[in-house]
Amino acid sequence: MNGMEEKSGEGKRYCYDYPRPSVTTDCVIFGFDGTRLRVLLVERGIEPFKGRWAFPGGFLQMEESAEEGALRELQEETGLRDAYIRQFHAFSDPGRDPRGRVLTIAYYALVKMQEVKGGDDAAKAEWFALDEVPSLAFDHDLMLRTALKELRRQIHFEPIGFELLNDKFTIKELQLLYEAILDVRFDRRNFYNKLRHLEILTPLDETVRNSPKREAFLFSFNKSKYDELKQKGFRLEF
Amino acid sequence: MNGMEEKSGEGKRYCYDYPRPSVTTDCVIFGFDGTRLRVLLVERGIEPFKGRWAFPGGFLQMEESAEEGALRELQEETGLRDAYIRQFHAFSDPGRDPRGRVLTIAYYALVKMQEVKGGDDAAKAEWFALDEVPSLAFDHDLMLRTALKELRRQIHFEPIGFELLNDKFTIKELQLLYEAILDVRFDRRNFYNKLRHLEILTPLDETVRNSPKREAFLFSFNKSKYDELKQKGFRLEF
DNA sequence: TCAAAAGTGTTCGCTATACACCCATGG
DNA sequence: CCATGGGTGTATAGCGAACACTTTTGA
Repeated sequence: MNGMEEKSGEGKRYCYDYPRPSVTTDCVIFGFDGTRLRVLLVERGIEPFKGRWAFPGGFLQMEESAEEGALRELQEETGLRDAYIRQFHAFSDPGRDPRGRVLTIAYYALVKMQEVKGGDDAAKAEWFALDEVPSLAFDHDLMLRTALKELRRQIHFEPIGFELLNDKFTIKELQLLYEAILDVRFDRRNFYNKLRHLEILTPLDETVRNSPKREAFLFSFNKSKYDELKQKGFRLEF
Repeated sequence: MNGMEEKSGEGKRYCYDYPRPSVTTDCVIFGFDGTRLRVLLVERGIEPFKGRWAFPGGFLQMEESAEEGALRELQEETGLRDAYIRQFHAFSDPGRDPRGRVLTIAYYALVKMQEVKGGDDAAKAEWFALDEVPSLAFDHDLMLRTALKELRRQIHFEPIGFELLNDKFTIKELQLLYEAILDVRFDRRNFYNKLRHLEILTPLDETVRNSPKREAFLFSFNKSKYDELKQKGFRLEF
């Protein structure tokens, strides 16, 4: 190896023996509106792709890891400090950015939409339902497809869906969430029975009336119970 | 964004407005020796970590994608041109390389050990069984754990195990492979019945004698049949 | 009193598991 | 003829899919 970082004189420039790509972290932020899965997009204010929508992102700082960079981006955009994030792919095609060689380490985040405040960034940000996402800047269309594929994969192994719901939720809401993520339909009664008899949901003595009809019990996710079951080889399947 | 690549005078140096990390691709190459899963390691000839073992890897060229870089590394090391590879993680901790900021996009490869020839590289390379891998250079211990986790995850979704076997194999060999990867034991007869009645294996009119006792039928993986079943929602589970 | 949504229980069929049994071969 | 490994069939338990039924509430 070679090419230690080195400042050379003229105007704060960083010089190396071999060319290096720029590195950014982008963040596909997923939320759930009660019925549909949504992603947070920002409208680009500058060229290239000015006026087009893209996932929030920015350059990796030299003293931070990619994960720290993604968390920083997430916080700037949503105000959230401790959401679930997961690295899912590094995009490295030489032609993916018209300005030159830019490599992007992409994360997806799962957030509770209700907790998201407008970010620090002045940039216009908006939640888009999955089937309403316009054609995106750079290779972000591919990025979205890849993120979604990885989210669906991951949700077979870990109960990360709860990251998208409030702490208290009804089983119906949980069903709608899983249906939205996996794009399937479940039998309402089978889903209810299955989840109710699993021991990973703590029944609360509270109810809500989401519909104008009968009120529904609230539950919370029992993470410690889940971890305990997981230790014994249990796996939550859908 | 900013910092287009730019050559400035003095001795072929590449200068940018902001610092950039070096980027490498490393390749965790898995093989199967008939009983155990193995990884191909190379002994480092230079500092840092001189004399320690590490996964093969090298700098990303400016005109290639990370995947192309990983395939190039794989070919230099094994002579193989078209093995299965999959990107599984980008390692980006600022302190992971003592020489400076180095970011690594890591792939794992599944190869048929029999087809591997000594690589172009003069570097000493050797296959290590998983439980005999020594303490590795850089953060490659973590890299191995992560690769193995991703391999186990992926094998639940795709029948990639066949990449590690010869084109013709016995069901016993397939069982040993899955037992080695997932670190579980299956009932010999149930495994045989399950795979035999699935339609993804083509029975050949050939036998081999792996043990000194009875000879066993050979099978080949029927990928097109698998793809067809997959289309209908079928999933190979273990 | 009817429609809609929440909650409960039952039936049926498939499949994973356990395991008995037979076949082929070398010593 | 016995030990070892390959190949085949069967019984059982458990679970998921389908679905009947009850309860609660607003209109």
